[in-house]
Amino acid sequence: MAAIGQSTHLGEGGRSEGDRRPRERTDKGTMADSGTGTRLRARRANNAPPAHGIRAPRAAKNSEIVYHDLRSDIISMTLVPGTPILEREITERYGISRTPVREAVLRLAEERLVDVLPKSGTFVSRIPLSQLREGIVARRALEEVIVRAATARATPSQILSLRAIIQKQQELADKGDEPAFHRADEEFHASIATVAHYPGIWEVIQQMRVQIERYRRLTLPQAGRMQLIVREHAAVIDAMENCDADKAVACMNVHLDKLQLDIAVFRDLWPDYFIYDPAVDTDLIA
Amino acid sequence: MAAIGQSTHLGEGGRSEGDRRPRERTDKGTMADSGTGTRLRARRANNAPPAHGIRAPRAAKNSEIVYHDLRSDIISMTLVPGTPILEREITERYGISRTPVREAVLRLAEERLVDVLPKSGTFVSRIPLSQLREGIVARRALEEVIVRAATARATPSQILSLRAIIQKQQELADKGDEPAFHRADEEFHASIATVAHYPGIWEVIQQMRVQIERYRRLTLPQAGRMQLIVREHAAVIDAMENCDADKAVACMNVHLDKLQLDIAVFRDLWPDYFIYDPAVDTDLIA
DNA sequence: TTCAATTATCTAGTATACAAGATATATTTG
DNA sequence: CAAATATATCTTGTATACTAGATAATTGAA
Repeated sequence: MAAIGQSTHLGEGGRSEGDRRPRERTDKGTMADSGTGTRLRARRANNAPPAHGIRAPRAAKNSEIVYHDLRSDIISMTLVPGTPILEREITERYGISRTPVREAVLRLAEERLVDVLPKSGTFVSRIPLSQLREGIVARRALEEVIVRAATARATPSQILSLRAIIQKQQELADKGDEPAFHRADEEFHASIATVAHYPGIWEVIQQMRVQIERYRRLTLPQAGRMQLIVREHAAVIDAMENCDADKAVACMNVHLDKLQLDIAVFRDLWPDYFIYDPAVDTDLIA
Repeated sequence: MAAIGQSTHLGEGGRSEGDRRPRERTDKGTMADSGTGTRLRARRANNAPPAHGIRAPRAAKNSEIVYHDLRSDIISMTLVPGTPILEREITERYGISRTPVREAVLRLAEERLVDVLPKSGTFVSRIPLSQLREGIVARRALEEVIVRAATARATPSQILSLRAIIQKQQELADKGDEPAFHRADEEFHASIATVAHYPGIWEVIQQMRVQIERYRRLTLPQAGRMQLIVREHAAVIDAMENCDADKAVACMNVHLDKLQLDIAVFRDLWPDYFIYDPAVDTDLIA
């Protein structure tokens, strides 16, 4: 709360402008770990390697924490559409300044989880129906690619690992632990993507799944749904084990089609939670 | 350059904490433009409507400008991988403060176009080979969905509009105007997505295309390539006009397969421009 | 000369102050 | 009382100052 003590220790002395040679990255070889050069000392020891695809594993930044917390609350519909996001309140709750909070909010805006009205306010976004519809379709297409590749590549040990996840889901379903069940569900699909060597495609799916997940949270827990999912997962793996890609894809589609059920119903139940984008039904193309 | 004059006009007076009722959004109806209520005056007149799917059309923010400029330079390979992004320099170039610059850089980091090394520096990212590979595969799958839907929905006028784009491409190819040609290429694919009522899926494709485009910029302009593309586009539309979805998809795949040609060649030519993510070839799934 | 430790100087991350605009409340006017 | 205007107070957007950490340059010792 209290202002942190600050003291000026940096004068206004002008620095020479362009004196810093842009240091080229010195680890040339892109392949494997061709650690040839001991020419350089322990440079970039604890530093994050510039390897792509891995989110910086550095110490959690405050903005990261706020982002994940807010995101989780929005996706779980704890913060329903229309809820104002008050930067000041978050600032006080976490005891941090506006900068990291703002950073988190901007990331959420990028994901369309919040709407920022310029000098007015920030609100949890309504679920865009168009994005729901398109997300479901796109996911089907991408999961098909993933399942097909996974069927071709899966080793027996990987099949077993996948079965282990299904078994865990069975146990969680018996316990009735829905949150954990859905985390395992994500793990299942992500693992298939890993087997397929398409982790990036799964990332894309997850990104689209955000809005779908918000919608799913509106649906009541249906009796036997978790058991059904377990059986559907098992069917996918059975087909994969038999190297029957077509059947695996078909099973996966059966599995995914369960989502599409009754959007209209829920849209009418909570009209304020959804938004209809008329642009989608505009037929002009030029 | 010069500091902007500032004066304190806001005292430190304490405000009552929770006195602001979170004003619910007042435009209830989600469907069409059910403009029933004249109850409210000219509220939200020039303000950005909370309609989803449309980027805020408000006055260009500085961060937006910097973001687009940097993004354009990175995608066009004007800024090659490894180039340092100096916030201070950009700050001076645009005559703005660090905040909007930082905002832009963070958005680029989200897109994996730059790598931010925490207390060290920010650099244009190398092209992730895995993302290239996955992007091409994913795009094929999603374009298939789009083409199939577009074939089912396309009206004669839309077919004509698409042919108009192809014709424009022909003219640009004759003139040899590659940049404009590629813009028209984008327009062509985007238009098909619009016809298919899947604009969001095209957005996803574009997002993945970012890295692919950087790679494409490395390839030399091959003689006759533009003419070939024109013919391939025409083939897609011909099939669409005949309501032959399978053929349209096949034609589109032929078209897209041209990209995959010779990644290995260019990777060896400019090894420093690419990065190989070993995680993709890791087979553990749990 | 070579290698290690020190110092200097850069960077991103954060905190805070101010500016510009939008909504809500209070006030005035018919 | 109703409607239009004026004022107050909130909001996001921006500017600037400072902190902590990492790289690069310098210095010193073997």
